[in-house]
Amino acid sequence: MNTEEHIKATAKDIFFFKGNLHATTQEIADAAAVNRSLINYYFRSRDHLFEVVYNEAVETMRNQLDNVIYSKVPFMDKLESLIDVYMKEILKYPYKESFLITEICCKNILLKEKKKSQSLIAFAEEVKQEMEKGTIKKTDPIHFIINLFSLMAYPIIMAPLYRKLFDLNKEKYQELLSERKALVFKLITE
Amino acid sequence: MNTEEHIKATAKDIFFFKGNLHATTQEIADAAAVNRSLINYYFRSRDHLFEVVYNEAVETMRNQLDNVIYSKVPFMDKLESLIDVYMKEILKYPYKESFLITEICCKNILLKEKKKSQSLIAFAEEVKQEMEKGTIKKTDPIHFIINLFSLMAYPIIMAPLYRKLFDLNKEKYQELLSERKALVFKLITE
DNA sequence: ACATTTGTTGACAAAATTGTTAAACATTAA
DNA sequence: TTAATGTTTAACAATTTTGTCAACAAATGT
Repeated sequence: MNTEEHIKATAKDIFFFKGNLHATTQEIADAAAVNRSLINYYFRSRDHLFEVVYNEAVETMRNQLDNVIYSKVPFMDKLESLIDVYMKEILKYPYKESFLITEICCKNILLKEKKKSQSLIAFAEEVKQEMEKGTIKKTDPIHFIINLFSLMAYPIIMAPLYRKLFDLNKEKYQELLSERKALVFKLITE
Repeated sequence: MNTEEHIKATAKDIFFFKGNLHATTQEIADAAAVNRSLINYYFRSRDHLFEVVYNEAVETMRNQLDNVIYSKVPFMDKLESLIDVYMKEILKYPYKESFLITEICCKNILLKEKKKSQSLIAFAEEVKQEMEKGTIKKTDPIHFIINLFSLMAYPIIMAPLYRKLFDLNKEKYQELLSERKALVFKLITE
């Protein structure tokens, strides 16, 4: 087993799943069951580890979206697939987007200067064409996409808050979330 | 001017507006232009300051929602008012919910054990009645509310990310957001 | 005016966190 | 086997961050 990858995977688990967005190197090392010095050996510094994890997260996200968006299937199938892939990922790593946001903001420098997503813009164009065809209701395609991602991500990201607000246990809330793939699809298309 | 309140207000600005969710006491003191010891004088410890800020944020949120939800106005007016109040607040403090979520998770202990929101549950009941009246489309009232908050909050919380993805400058994105009050109302009611 | 309480400050100590280094250990290739 | 290279470890040093304290200043009450 590759130590470098193992440390990275553990860091992702702590950041993206457990939600400890500012874990110390010791916490990461302990969780990975390795000596803390290995983090410096493989990643030079704590900051650099964060940067690597950040960049890989963005890359993974983009790849997943690209795969769906550039697939040659009818629009409605693509939409369904997008919802499936994206919600699966955000369920696996509910804190990923929060991590990205806080990293973007605090360490305002991000090296691999992430430019606009070609695929998302292509998708917006495809949405626009569907609207003109009349398959889905006419609005601003960018709003359509923002609505879509809002409905998918927010309930998962904010799960701990809404579970408290509505006094729902983990199972009940999980059940609620599982209903949402179909619900989001329906709401967004009609 | 009250030093204690001033420190709290500055901390909120750093956490909720600037997005520095793990600011040090020195950073907070500098931003407030006070001696760092004053933070210990008024709040005992860094942890306790975080706790106070957390509890006040939850309290404020609940009060604002209560005010709207328990107001005696027709449902549609109430909904419009809710959108207005909530989006104004989240625009003022875009990182507030992220702060709450990370605090809920990391320091798994939260003292003022926040119980279920009576007002939100009352609102769900009201939504249900409107659905039976036929004013709005029938779904699970809880999903209705989750959808509503998703559409309001997520685009603001994730603004830095989506600005990059769609290559929009601050002004363009601000314009997009300003369109959303009406858009959310429309999408949710029809 | 004086005493008492309240607020503020800088200096210090303690704790936590990070980064470095040299030595030990393992693996591979000559 | 030996040399060379790559990996792991513990100990150490440096830095950052927090909390405490005694002294000082300002405000308040008697």
